[in-house]
Amino acid sequence: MTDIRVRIAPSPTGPLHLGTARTALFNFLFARHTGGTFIFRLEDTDQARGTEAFELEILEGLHWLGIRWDEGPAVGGEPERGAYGPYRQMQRLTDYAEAAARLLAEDKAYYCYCSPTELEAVRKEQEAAHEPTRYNGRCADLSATERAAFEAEGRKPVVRFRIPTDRLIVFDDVVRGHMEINTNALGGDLVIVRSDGNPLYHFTVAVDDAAMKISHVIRGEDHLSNTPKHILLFEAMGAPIPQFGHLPLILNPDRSKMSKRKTQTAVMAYRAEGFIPEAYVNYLSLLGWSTGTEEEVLSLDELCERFDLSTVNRAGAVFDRERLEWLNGQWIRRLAPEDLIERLRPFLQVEVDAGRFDWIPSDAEIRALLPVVQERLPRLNAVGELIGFLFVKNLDPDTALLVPKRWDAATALAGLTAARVTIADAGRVTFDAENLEAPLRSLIEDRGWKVGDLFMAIRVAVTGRTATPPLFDTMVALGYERTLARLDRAIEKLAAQVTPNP
RNA sequence: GCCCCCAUCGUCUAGAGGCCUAGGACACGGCCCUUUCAAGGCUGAGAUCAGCGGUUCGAAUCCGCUUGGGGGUACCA
Repeated sequence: MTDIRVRIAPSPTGPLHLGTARTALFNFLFARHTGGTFIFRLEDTDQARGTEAFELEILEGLHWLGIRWDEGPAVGGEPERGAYGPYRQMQRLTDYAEAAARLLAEDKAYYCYCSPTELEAVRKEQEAAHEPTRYNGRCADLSATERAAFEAEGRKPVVRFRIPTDRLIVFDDVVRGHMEINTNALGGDLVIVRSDGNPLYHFTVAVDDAAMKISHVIRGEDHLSNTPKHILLFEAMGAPIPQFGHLPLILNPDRSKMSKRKTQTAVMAYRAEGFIPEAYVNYLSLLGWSTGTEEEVLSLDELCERFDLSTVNRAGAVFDRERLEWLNGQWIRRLAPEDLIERLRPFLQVEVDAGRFDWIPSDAEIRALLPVVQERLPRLNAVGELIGFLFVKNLDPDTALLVPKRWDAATALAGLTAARVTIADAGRVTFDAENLEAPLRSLIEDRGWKVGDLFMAIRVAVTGRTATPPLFDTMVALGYERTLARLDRAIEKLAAQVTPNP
């Protein structure tokens, strides 16, 4: 039995993409489930600027999700590990050159001098004739003199790999089942090395996957049609052909292929919004796969345990942010209190930095609030919105909101004035929720008010908002002095409105 | 143009010939709980299983066609 070896091979040319993360996850789950090896390979041949920053982001993003590799390059201070390195394409250039030279020597590939314009013309003709477009093989059997003539013209050749004519390539895709593709649909002999000497993608993957003894190539469906090319390449190199598993694509809400324009695709943007990795990984795993049971809230460990590549769906899946948010809430509620506090800290700092908090809450302050906060948090970054009113020095409640809908300003003023006395009185000894609620309720009963009305007036006076965590916990968190001060401020504002200055 | 893939509630999905007058979850409506907001519980609406033809005693499940969607087809990855 061959060892199971899978890989994720991102190109560090942009922020970590949601689709890359999903592919990485499925590979990782498959490796963990089967006891195989998960390999991280950097396809860094693109010399774009900022590459190093993106490498770090990819590493950080995958680690954030809990995805660790068994073999991979040195990146972000991590040393290279694994016996099949190097794991960066930039360091494998000689491998590609050697592989190309070997194919050339065995006449499995040849130099082609056709110019882009000539190629384009052929393509156009074929399209017009309703024929499959494919390289016409003009340079497939050049004589030495013909080659010399092209060279003399100054033409720089590409290397083309011979694709057989009219042969059926057959493979059993782990998720899609039996596949048969005729080589005539492959576009003719494949360019594997550019005229500038740089190897092309289809070639490098095959070389690398062979060298790294990848047993299962698990990737997006967009590579399905190109798989025969890879199989042919493996064959030509005398390498065993791995198993393939093509994952369904992730779609925009309008069912087109997911794009940055229509869906937020940067994994780190989700982290910045306060999605937690437990939820994110859980959600990603359910895009195109399910356990087959009704369980949906699953930890990474549980996912590793249950994952089965052969039950992955074949149809594309629309990315549904609402469902992600729901899962996020589920996972936030499952967090241990101290853990939640820890994770909330950076988001509290964001509020301070943005000037929305006047000071950073202490752990003790947050801990006291946690029971009422935890079940109200859809995302970590909602914390400011939820309890921000506690961490501002001056609150200026909207007078209109201070007056509950069934009341007028005078009643609200009377209500708050009476409540102020009751609260001051009740809180003198111990300022806790128990002590506050009973006297306020009997006050309400005496005056014949509605519970909701007075409580709402107090709520707005003390928090400035109509939707808050439970009132009494909120007041306790605010503290005796500050609660009274805010009530006084509200009373003052209402009084000014009820008896305007002459 | 050519090739390939896919098709169950708005969305993610269960379903591998009778258990399906199609189950769950998100979102949505109602009720309960309740000081607001959540969370939670209950409940409702929502799918002629894309359409049409077969095969079969019997089809969401098998086959064919059509339609629709997606992907590929580069000296991109």
